Amino acid sequence: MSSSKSPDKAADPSSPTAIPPRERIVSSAADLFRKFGIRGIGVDAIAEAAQTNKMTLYRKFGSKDELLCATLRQVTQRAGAIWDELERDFAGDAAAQLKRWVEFQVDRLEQEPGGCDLANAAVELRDSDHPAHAVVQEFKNSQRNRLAAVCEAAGSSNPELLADTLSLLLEGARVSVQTSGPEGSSRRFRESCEATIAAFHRSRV
Amino acid sequence: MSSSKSPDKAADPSSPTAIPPRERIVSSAADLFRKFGIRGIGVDAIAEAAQTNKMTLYRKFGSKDELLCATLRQVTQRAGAIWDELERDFAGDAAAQLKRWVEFQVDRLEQEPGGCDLANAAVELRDSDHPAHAVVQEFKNSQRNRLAAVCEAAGSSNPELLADTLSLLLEGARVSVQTSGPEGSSRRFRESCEATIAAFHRSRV
DNA sequence: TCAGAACGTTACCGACCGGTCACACCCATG
DNA sequence: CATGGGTGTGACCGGTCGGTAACGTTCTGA
Repeated sequence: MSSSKSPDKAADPSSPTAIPPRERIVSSAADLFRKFGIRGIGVDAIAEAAQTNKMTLYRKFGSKDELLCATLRQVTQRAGAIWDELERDFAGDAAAQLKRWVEFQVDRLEQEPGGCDLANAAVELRDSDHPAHAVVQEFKNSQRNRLAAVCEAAGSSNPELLADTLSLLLEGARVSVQTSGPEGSSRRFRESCEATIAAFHRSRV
Repeated sequence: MSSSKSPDKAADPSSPTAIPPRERIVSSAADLFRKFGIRGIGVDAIAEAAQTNKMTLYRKFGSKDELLCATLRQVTQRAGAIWDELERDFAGDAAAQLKRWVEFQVDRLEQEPGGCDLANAAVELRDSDHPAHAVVQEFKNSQRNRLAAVCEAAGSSNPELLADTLSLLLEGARVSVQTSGPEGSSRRFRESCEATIAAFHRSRV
């Protein structure tokens, strides 16, 4: 995540030139897609929110679909950073990593009531040929495998099944947030995760 | 394009008491919303698929939103019928009901790769003020409570937590179907459910 | 027989969409 | 100064959308 090129320009945070247009567009697009849905927001509004215009947007990204993929890829990078953080803060202690993973996701549930941008995009774009679907599928797969690795390192019986279960719980919680609000969902997710982890820790299921 | 004027009026080989337009519209709308998304299909196409026209559609339903709510309500009725079936086929045997519930949902995962229409609608309509949201929330709540009743009758330790966990697993599986395909998702859901039910049956979690 | 409801057909409206074009602008480098 | 790339501006295109108006048709039932 190297962002600063240290230009000798004015570092005024309010100045639109502080951040290059491309990043502003991706950032604004992610924001508006999240708020209104992919089909619910137009490229004009995205460009305006990024303090630029439609022409520049189309010069950076050939189409709205391409812009969408770029925003999703950015989301995957941000979300994927958790594993590095886990390894950094709890190196070697996989059980602690698993516990922290749950808490991290609980925080996300409470702070991001819009659910998972990737999953939401997949739901909204029913056409499975859409290029965004590949981004989503690859991400979900990698997240599950990373989780399975942690589960295995934590000495769980049947780490694959535990990872599957926790993945489903998370996926379910992130959509429940959108149907039933974040209040109960995060609590239920946490309690379900703790019970599940305990069960897989105790028995030979 | 339009070779109309053909008097195919009474040439319908189906029953004389044909399905009334309203039901046809709701049925077609549910189908097309499922296939293309709510924002991905127009009322014209819905009317045509229902073998009627837009004017009739708007006379039966005042707006697209109203039509959407009607289709969602129909989905809730259909999906809610499972509880009657469960009680009919396994009266008194709550453990068997729970097992059958899992298998029923597994079948749905495999046969309906589009996920849950209600949840999908909630995801697509980010505006939580939309009338459809109320329909979705009420349905999800009732489903969870019904499941909790079965869990309690099955003698589970902590039936509330078990119901929450199974609900999250189902919700997660029905979105995973859309991100990773139905092959692995249904199997993972079943195995996770079985392990979870077993854990709640065996211990005092 | 005739009224009236239900349904079909066509055309239309205003709004918005994704995407393109031509052109002016700013600013760094030579 | 010249030049050329990155950027801003506004007009424009073809298409689709949700929704409505006006009128014609078919069926029913008293």
